[in-house]
Parts: sequence; C-alpha cells; structure tokens
Amino acid sequence: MATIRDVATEAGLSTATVSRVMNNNGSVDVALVARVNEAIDRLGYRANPLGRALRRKRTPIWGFLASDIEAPFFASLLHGLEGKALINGKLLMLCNTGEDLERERQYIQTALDYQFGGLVIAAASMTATELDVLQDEMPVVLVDRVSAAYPDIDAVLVNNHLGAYSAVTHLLENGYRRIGLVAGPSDISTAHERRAGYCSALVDYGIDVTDDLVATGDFFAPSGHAAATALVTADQPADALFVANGQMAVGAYAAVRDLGLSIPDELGFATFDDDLWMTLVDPSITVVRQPAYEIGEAAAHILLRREDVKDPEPSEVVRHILEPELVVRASSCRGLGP
Amino acid sequence: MATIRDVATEAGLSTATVSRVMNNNGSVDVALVARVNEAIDRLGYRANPLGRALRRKRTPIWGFLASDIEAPFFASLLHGLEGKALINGKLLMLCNTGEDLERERQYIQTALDYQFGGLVIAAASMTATELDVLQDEMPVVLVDRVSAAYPDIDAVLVNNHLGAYSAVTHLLENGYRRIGLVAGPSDISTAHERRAGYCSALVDYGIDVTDDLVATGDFFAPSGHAAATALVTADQPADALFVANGQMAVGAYAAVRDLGLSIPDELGFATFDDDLWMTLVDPSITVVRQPAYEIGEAAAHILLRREDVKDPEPSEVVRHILEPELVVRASSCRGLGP
DNA sequence: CCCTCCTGAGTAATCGATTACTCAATTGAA
DNA sequence: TTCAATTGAGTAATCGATTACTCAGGAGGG
Repeated sequence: MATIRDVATEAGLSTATVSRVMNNNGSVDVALVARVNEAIDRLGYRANPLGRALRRKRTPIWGFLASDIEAPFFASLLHGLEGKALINGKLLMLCNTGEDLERERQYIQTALDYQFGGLVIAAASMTATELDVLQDEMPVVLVDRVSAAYPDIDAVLVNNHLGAYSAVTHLLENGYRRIGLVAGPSDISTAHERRAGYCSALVDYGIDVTDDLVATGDFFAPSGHAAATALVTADQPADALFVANGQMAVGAYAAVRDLGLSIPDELGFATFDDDLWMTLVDPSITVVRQPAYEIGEAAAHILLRREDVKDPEPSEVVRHILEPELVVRASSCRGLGP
Repeated sequence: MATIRDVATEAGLSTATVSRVMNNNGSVDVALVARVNEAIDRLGYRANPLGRALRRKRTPIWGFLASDIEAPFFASLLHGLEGKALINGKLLMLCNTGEDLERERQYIQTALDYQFGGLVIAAASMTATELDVLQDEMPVVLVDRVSAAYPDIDAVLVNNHLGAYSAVTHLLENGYRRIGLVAGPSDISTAHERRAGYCSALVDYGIDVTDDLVATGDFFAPSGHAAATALVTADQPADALFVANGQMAVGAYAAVRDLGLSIPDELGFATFDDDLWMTLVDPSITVVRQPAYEIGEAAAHILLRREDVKDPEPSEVVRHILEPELVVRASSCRGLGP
C-alpha cells in the first residue's frame, strides 16, 4: 500500500503539500495540485483512514444503535440512514442491542473509543447524564424514542399520539365500541404516547377508558399473543383490537386466528406499523404507517448539520416530528369483509 | 481521555511495560502488573483502538456485505454473526449493497482501507481476481452464495439442491403434477442449485422438465408476482408453484390471491425461506427453512480460526454445508385445506 | 530602494499505541 | 569466582496522516 510519503516522493514534494491538496486545505499552486493528483493516480494511492482518524480525533463512522434490527421498522430506518451516510462518505456501524442494557452500554463505550462521527440511537434506555457525556464527544440523534429526561438532544420522532388517535377514531366510526389496546412498555415513550392517543380518541368520542381493555406487552410478538388472548377472552371481551406495534401485531393476529374469531365481523383489528404480511392475510390489516425510511434520512441530515457547525454554543435543539399515515384496509371495516 | 502515557506516569513505569501488561505480551513482574492495572483502574483508561490499529495494521472490525439487509434471511444471518462477533470483541460493519456492483466495490475498498479483521460476503458478484486480492489482505468467508470461479475461499452454504428436491418431491407426493418454478437469476449459485434440485425431483419421479413451467425472477417481490402470474395463467397452467426464495414468494402469493385461485385445492404452493407471515396466512405455507442464524455463527467461527493461524500456507479450504429443513404446512396438502 | 506583508511550501511535532533494540541485574554452570 | 544466558524493563522508532511553525521570495507602500 502506498502511503502519503510515497506520493510526496513521486511528486517531488513534501507530505504536507500532498495532504493540503487532498484536503483542499491551505493554498497550493495549481501546477502542484496537478502534480500531486497525477502522482496519486499513478500510485493508486488511498489515504489510510486510521492514520487520519488518529490525528483528527474523529472517525467518519456513524453508529446506529437499535433494539431489534430484525423489526421491519428499524430495518427500513437503517436503510434510509445508510443511503445518506454513504453519499456523505460515512460508514455505518450496526449496533443491535436487543433491549439489553449491558450491550447498549458496551456499544456506547465503543462509539467513544473509536471516536465515531455521530450516533443514531433508537434504544434510549440510558440515563440523561450518560447521554450528556456522550453528546459532548459527538453529535447524537435520538430516533423513534425519546424521554422527557433529556430535552436537549436532537430527535426525529413520529407523532404517535396522532397515529393512535386516528386509528382508534377510525375503529369507533366503524361501529366498534369496546376497543382493546395491546400496549407497549410504559417506560418507552412511543408506547406511552400511543396509549395516550388511544385514550384521547375514546374520551373525545364520549367513551370511558377502562383498565380492563388495556393489556401491556413488551413490543415483541409473544407478548402480543398473550395480551390479545386476554382481551378477547375476558368476561366482557373487546370487540376490536388496536395493537401498539407491528411485532406484537404478529402475535395478536395469530391469537385471534387461533381463537377462531372472524375479522372484521366479530372483531375489528388495527395496528401501528405497516408490514408486507398485513396485505397478504385475508382480510388485510388496517395500519398506522410510520415513515421509517424518512426518519433515517432525517437523522442523517441532522448529524451532517451538527458536524458542520463547530459552534461552541449549541444551536437550537432539533425536534423533527413526522406524521404517520392511517392506511385503512379490510380488517377494520365491518361489512367489507368476505 | 487518558492515554497510555498517562497510565505509565501514574504507575511510574514506561509505556512499553503498560502495553505489555495490557496485551499479556512479554514477561512482566507480577507486582508491576498489579501496579499497572491499578493505574488503569484509577484513570479509567481505555486503549485507543485507532492508535492500536494503525500500528498493528489490523482493525477488530468485521464487515458484512449483503445484498438486501431487509430480507429476513440476511437479517437473521446478521444476527447470528453479530452475537459471535461481539463475544470475541469484534465490531460489525454493515454493508448493504442492494445488488449494486458499484456499491459493492466501494465497500470492499473500504474494508481494505480500514484493514478490517475479516469480511463476510453474501453478495459475491465480483470476479475471482478481485476476491483473491481481497483474501490476501484479510480472512474472507462467503455465505449463502458461491461460484465455481473461486473454489479456494472458505464458504458457509446451504444444501440448496436437497432443499428444492425435497420440497418438489413433497408436492409430487401430494398429487401435483405440473409444478411451476419461480426461479432466481441463473448467475447466482443459490438460484442455480435450487433449479437443479427442482429438475432432479421431477426426473426422479419420471416427469419431463419443460421450460414453459419455469419463470425466472430476480429474487425480489415484484418479479415473483410476474412470474407466478405467467405460470398459472398459461395455456397449460401450473397446478403447483415452487418459489426459489422468500421475497419472491411474497409477490407470488399475492398474485395467486389476486387471481382468486384457492390454495391448496386448485394450486399447491411451497417456497424456499421461512418467514413469519407464512404461518399467518390461511392456508399456512409450506417452506424450506434455512438455518440462517447458524450460517452467521459458522461464518464467525471460520473468521476466528483464520485469524488465529498466521499460517503462511493456507490450510485447507473450508466448505461448511448446512442442511435445510422442509416444513410442511397446509399450502401443499390437498384435502387438508379449509 | 528598503521594509513589511503575504503567499506558498517544507520541516518536524503530534495523535496513541506497539515493539525492535538495548541494557542492567540476576541466575546458573563451569 | 567468573562468565554466559536469561529475565525484566526502558528508550526510541514506527504505523500514516495532519498541522503548527518556519522560512524564502515576491508584491506593494513609503
């Protein structure tokens, strides 16, 4: 591998000049720029990113910390992020935490060790102080989840309240009255907001919110199965289900099918998160679609901005909130089913 | 951030000694080992991986090059790989190529620039010489796909021939006779082998293979839709479909549903790759399940082994072949449907 | 014409670790 | 007791880039 020294020798110049040319830094005579570039081409030289990073105290790598990369939502978000990262010469380091706090801490330490150029976090179970320390070292963007504990960190979010509100309102308008909620862990902001949206919709429709129509899961499929089963087999069963995320919807849907209930006639069904299978099953499933890809892109955008401004005093905190979209399908429309 | 120099000062020793202690290298007096470790603890010192990598000419990062990280197969493979990587102190760099050759080359260049510790490739569209160059620099493992063009690179594969053979035989045993194949791109080894397995099964059953029962797609969903439509609307339509991968199965299944054909009575259906939705639809879908997670683990295992042996003469090439599993569900069993 | 300022380029320090080389002290053999 | 071998630790070179500092030479003002 050719080094910058080889290039300097080849061009008959010093390494300083070569470096200046490569980084478009300082002022170099046009003729010399050409000479350097020719030498670079001749040798097929590529700068060693490790040497560069050591000196600059910054790696052009972004970390993406997610709780479950196999979930379509995160996979899609990742996709959006990767596209923008690549265009801007960044690499993406995948950090799958599986909701494991220890692993999360480990990855954050890694981000610090390697002096990452930025970090996108979708698994914010850490404390405010930890995040503050982190943010002193590199740009950080929270996506999907956030907490009131750290209001001074950029975030890209979805209007979860509205999403849940519109889905539940839609169910109400289609005649369902005892709408059960398969909720997520209350300490995760998204779950909390979706629950709030569910409650608002009921209240606005003049219906009392009762605890026995809410069952809490953990955002993974098995818990969705258990929660749905509980809600539809209760003494006073739900006549519709709203599920707080796509993974739990898999379990919930299987539960309903196992119990032999027919959707949408006997039970209305809607969920957060769109996924391919939801159009393949019969009836197809009404969903609140999140713009996951766009969230990834927006996060990338923020990182790039933060990188540019070396502003010592932090500019205004960015809170980018995207709108979810209610996609009405057959599972929530009585009379449209088979 | 504390550096190794700070630790040396704190312990009243030289950086060389500190380094030796950290790497368990050379021989250091027990008392001094303790002193160094205490100093490290006191300062909360963590070695800078960039400095280390620069000197060692090796980064503890593995790259994972896949064509489509959103496909459940790769997501699961990634998961298995990540687990083993993390345990062994490696980081995983995600390289999503989307079957784009330019992007693939770009990522390989990156792996070389950063002097990755290993590379797992599931998108081998490159030439033999490119791979050979790459392999001189770091351990490389091919997963899922391989080509006769480079027989001297380690690989973890699935017995695609057997998988297809058993699925098609199963369809034959259930009375289907005109089995259509939704095939993948013939230049991808997996697609080729699955097609061969399909043919073998027919031949062994005494049935002629005819080209009009084979439609070729590109391993993505839309092409599955088109291919399936063609096969079941032909003059002499297929009475069963075997789909060569899970993504195309999504499209194929939707096509069949759109055409109003009933599975399994009017049409048998089976596919490579298992996925959640395949148990959620009615009837559930018969699949050839690949041990994706285990492939990831096996690939990690090979990288670790190659890293240990600094053997100049390459030890035997590893060809790890895992067995797929036929999971029989309702879509392929006439008379078991609703 | 001389002095100052500016431009363009080189020299060498630096980032943080590893390790070849060196050397003093200790061990063991003769 | 003496000399060679071994052990344990330090000094300094090195990995490959960036950049503070330095300096020569030319432009422009007085």
